[in-house]
Amino acid sequence: MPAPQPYDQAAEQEWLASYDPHAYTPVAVTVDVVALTLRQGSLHVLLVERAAPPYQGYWALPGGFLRAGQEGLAEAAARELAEETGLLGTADAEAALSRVHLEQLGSYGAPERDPRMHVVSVAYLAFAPDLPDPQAGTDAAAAAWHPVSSLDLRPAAGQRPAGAPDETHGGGFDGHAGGEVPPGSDGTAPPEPARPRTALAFDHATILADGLDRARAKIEYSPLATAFLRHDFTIPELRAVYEAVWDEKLHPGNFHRKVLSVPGFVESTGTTAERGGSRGGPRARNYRSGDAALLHPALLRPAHEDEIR
Amino acid sequence: MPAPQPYDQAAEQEWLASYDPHAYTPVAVTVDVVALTLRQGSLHVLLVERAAPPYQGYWALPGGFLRAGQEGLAEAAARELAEETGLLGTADAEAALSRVHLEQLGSYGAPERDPRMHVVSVAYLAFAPDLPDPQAGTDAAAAAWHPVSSLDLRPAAGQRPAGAPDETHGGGFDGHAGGEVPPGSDGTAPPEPARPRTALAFDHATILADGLDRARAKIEYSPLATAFLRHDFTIPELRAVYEAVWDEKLHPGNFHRKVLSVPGFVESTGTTAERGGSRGGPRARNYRSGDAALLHPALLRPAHEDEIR
DNA sequence: TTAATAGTGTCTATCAGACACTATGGG
DNA sequence: CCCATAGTGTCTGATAGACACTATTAA
Repeated sequence: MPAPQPYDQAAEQEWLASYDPHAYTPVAVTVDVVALTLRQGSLHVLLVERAAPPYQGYWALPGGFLRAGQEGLAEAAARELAEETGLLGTADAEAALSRVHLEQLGSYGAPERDPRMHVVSVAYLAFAPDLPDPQAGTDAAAAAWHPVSSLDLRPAAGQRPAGAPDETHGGGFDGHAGGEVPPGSDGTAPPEPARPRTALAFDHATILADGLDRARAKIEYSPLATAFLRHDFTIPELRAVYEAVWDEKLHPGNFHRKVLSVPGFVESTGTTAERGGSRGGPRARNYRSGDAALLHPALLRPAHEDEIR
Repeated sequence: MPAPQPYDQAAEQEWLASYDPHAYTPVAVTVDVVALTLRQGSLHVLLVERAAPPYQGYWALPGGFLRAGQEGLAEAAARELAEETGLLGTADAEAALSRVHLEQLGSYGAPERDPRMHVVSVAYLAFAPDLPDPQAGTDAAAAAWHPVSSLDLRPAAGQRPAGAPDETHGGGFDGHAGGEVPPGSDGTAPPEPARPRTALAFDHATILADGLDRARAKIEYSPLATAFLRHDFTIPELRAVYEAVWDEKLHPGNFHRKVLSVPGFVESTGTTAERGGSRGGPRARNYRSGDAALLHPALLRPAHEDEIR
C-alpha cells in the first residue's frame, strides 16, 4: 500500500478551505469525568464546585481542557480525575487510582451548552473503590462525593433544546432517562418529604444520567462491579454493589449461586471475612476478581415491563 | 435555582488561564460516520476516496468539520452523511435518509491520529436500508459502498501507539477487535486465496471495527435490525440482516419463532410477499417494525467460548 | 418433478427466580 | 437467647437450540 503523503501545509489550507470557511471558528474540547464510588452503601459521584462564572457556585463534573497535541482523550480524563481532586501525590492514593476503571461515555456538543463558546465535551465514566475525600483543584472552590440520590438529574432548563438533542444511547439498553424517576422512589414507596435536590452546571445532569444508565447496563455484562470493591471482597459485598447501582433489592441466595456459576467472574481466596454481617451471621468467604472480561451468562436486571418501550 | 451568570469575557480569560496555557493551542473537531447497509445480502459501509493529502487516494469514512456554533454533533453527522454522498436533493433520497438510524459511536482523539494537527473525531454509526449509489462530494474523489469483508480492519501502522489507546468499549460486549479475524473465515472454512484488503485512512479501520462491534451488539437488544430493511419485510429478510451483521448462519425455524415471541418487535401487515424464496418455497408473510424500543427477551448471538475473555 | 424454503410442533438442557432450610455469630 | 445473615437444596416456569415434519413454490 502507498505510504501516506508527508505534511504539506499548502494542501492542508486548500483542504480546509474546500470544506467550509466556518471550520476556522474555534471549538473547544473538554473532558469531563463521571466518577462513581460506593460510600456507606450508596452510590456517590465526584463533583466540584465552580469557582467562576458561568454557573458559579454550582456543582459540576470534574473536567477541563484537552491539552492539544499532548495527550489523548483517555489520558486527559485520567489526568483530570487525579488533578482536580487532589487524589495524587501520596503513594496510597496513586495505588487507589491505578485500580480505577475508566471508559469513554460519550460526547456532548450542542452549540449552546456553554454560554461562552461552542464546547465539545468528551465524557468519561470511572468506577472506583471507596476513595478518600478529595481536595479541590486550583480552579474549583470545593470537591466532594455527593450521593447520587441527592442530585437533580433532569436536564437543566435551557439545555438540550428540541431539535438538537445529541444521541448518546451508546451502550445504554434502556431508553429511560434515569433521572425521570428519582432513585429510591419506585412507585410503591410512600412519597418522601420533598428534599430539594442539587442542580448541576451546564448539561452535566444529562451526562450524569447517561453515565448512570451506562453503569447500570455495564455491570450486567461485565465484571466491572468488582471495580467498586477493594482487592478482596465477599459475595454479599458484591451484592451490595449491584443493589446500590441498580437500586434494587436482590435475592441473596440466588445472587450467590449465580455469581459463582459464571466462569471467571470471581475466584476464591481461601480466606474468610474477619466479621460476620453487621447484625450477626456467619463470616462470608473472600473472593477476588476473576479473569473473565465478559459475564456469560449475564446477570440481568430484574425486568420492569414499563421500561421496555 | 440561581440563573447562570451572563457572559463575562474577563472572567472567561481568567478561567481559561487558570486551567492551562496550552488550552489555546487549537484542536479541530470533526464528525465521521460509519454508515452500514445491506447490499446483495452482505454488509457494506459507505466510504469516500480522499482527493487530497494526507492519505490521498485512500478510502476513508465520510466526515468533516463540525460547524462551530451552528450545529450539534448529531446534526453534523446527518449533514455529512447527506452532503458527502449526494444522497440529498431528490424527494426519494430524502425519504430514504429520514429512515436512517443515527447514534453516537465514540470519540477518537489521539494527538497523532492526523499528521497535520490534533483532531478529535466524533464518530457516528448509521443503519440504512439499501440506498442508491452515492455521488462524491466536492472534497472527495469518489464515494461508494464497500463490502465490509473487502476491508482491512487492523489498525493502520503508526496509529494507536502503545500507551495512548482511546477507550471505546462503550456498548460493546465482546472484547475482540472485530478485525482480527476476517469475516467469512471462521476457522473451519478452507483458507481463501489471499485477496488484498483495502486499507483505510487515519484510524478509520479502528473506528469501523468499533462500529461493527457496536452494530453486532445493538441488534441483540434493540429492534434496529429493521432499520436495514424497507417498511414491509418478511421474517426471512430480517433473518438475513442478522446473518449478515453477525456473519453467522441462524436456524430458520427457531429464529422465526423467537422473533414473533418478542413483544413489540414486529407486527403483521396481513399481506404476503410477492414471491417465494429465490430457489422456491412458500411466500412469506409481511411484517413491519413494532413499537418496542428494546427487545425482551433479547436475541442473543450464539455463544463462542473464545470470545468471553 | 425436484429441491429449497416458510412455518409449526416437540423435546431437552439450561437458567432465573421463588421458597425452604441449615448453620453461624453479633447484640 | 434471638434474629439477621451466609450459603445450599429444590422446585417451577421460561427460554434456547436441536430436530422433525408439513406445506408451498421457483426452477
